[in-house]
Amino acid sequence: MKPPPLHDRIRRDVEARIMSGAWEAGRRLPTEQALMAEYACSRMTVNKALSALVGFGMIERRRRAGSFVAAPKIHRAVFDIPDIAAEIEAHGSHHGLDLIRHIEREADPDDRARLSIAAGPVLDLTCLHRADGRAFALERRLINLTLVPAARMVNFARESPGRWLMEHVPWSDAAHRISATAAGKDAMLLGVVPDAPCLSIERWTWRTRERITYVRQVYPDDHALASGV
Amino acid sequence: MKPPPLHDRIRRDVEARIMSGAWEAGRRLPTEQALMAEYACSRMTVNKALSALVGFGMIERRRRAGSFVAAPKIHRAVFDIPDIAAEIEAHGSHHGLDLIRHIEREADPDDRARLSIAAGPVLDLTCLHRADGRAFALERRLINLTLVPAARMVNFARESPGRWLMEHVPWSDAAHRISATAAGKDAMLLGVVPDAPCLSIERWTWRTRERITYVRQVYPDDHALASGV
DNA sequence: AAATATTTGTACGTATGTATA
DNA sequence: TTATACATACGTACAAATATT
Repeated sequence: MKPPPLHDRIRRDVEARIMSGAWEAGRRLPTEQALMAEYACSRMTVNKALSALVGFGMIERRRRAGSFVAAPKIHRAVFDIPDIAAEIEAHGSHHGLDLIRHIEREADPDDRARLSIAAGPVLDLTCLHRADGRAFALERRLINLTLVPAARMVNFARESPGRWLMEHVPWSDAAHRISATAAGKDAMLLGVVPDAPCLSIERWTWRTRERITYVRQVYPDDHALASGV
Repeated sequence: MKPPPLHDRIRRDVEARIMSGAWEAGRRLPTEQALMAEYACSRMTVNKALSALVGFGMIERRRRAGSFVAAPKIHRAVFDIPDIAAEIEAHGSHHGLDLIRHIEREADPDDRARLSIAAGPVLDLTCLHRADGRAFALERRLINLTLVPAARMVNFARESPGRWLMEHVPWSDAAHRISATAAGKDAMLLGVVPDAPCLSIERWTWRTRERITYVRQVYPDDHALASGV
């Protein structure tokens, strides 16, 4: 029905030729001038298409030298890591929350390392997320109360800490670490044997330079992170 | 020394105001006209800055309505998943490879499911990657020989399958799945107890519509995937 | 319900700067 | 040194979508 924008068509044409292997890594692309001629359009239009491909990491461009197909050296995967409450609800299940620990204290050495702070009050939470009553994930979280004093007033027995933070505290960047671990002493809470393999997701969240929160979530059973199709 | 491009400065100014929380989610941005005036530049320059932010998912734009700060709904993490040989070498260790199984056969039902094919020859490889002699990861891989007949000629006792494929077979897309698993019957090869928790990374790789290879890599010990800072 | 005004989307053409083969 | 090819930016125009009147 609607013809796609020209810059989109150019981008996808080039993309297709790279994907198919017709233009292999390192190969030089036609110049902007050549593509202008091929598509009978202006240079800005070609430039927009190729700039987008730079953004995707599919090509590299060097002045005077030209544009080149980038080497797809490494596999790169983008994983969406949703708030646990949202994840459970998206699955059509009922989200339950057991608040197991809720302590406010001055940061101890451990806290200071996790939040990269010299001192200050922190909130130390442990809670168990349930999906339709079944243990789904155990969450241990530290919140930097200097940056998020409002967290003192929240009833985390009713509101998921991750969700509350997501909705009330702007953040600029996050780092993640994914590993496998045995359930260990959390086995009882998670309803598995201590040797059961669990997926562990750790996350550090920043606002500009300062660390807002650290969280470690432990998933029993076959919980998996998936990306792509 | 070199002043940054104007569109870059505009983009980063807007970015900073969103990151800092000064402009919260849903807030309307100044119009392009307003930014033109603020920075005394043309609309194309402003447009380039804002278009980049759309690409990053930081703002949304609607004709007539304006530009809005996007809600940071979910955490999204980008993980680089390198070829194991490269990973080991990047760590300064020596990469060793034990080829444990190397079978060519007509696809059995299992193979057909994993590669989404109706029939055809496949190569079934199992190999153990070593870092300085120590077991690092166990890799089981299926290669679609219809698409990659050249794989028949490769000596995978010497060349890492992942590296060879990366360098010789163009691919367009990949899906990943990350989970935790017990070492189980691979424990002996990996040098751990059967109950040891391991990280499992599965990957399906396509060229356009057709599936080139499926691989499952099992990492013992504390191997982790990290993203961000 | 229809016309209007606003705002972004796309594309044109041009010009000058800059890195480099 | 010079020509090349990309980088940035200007100004203009019309199209498309959609709030507002």
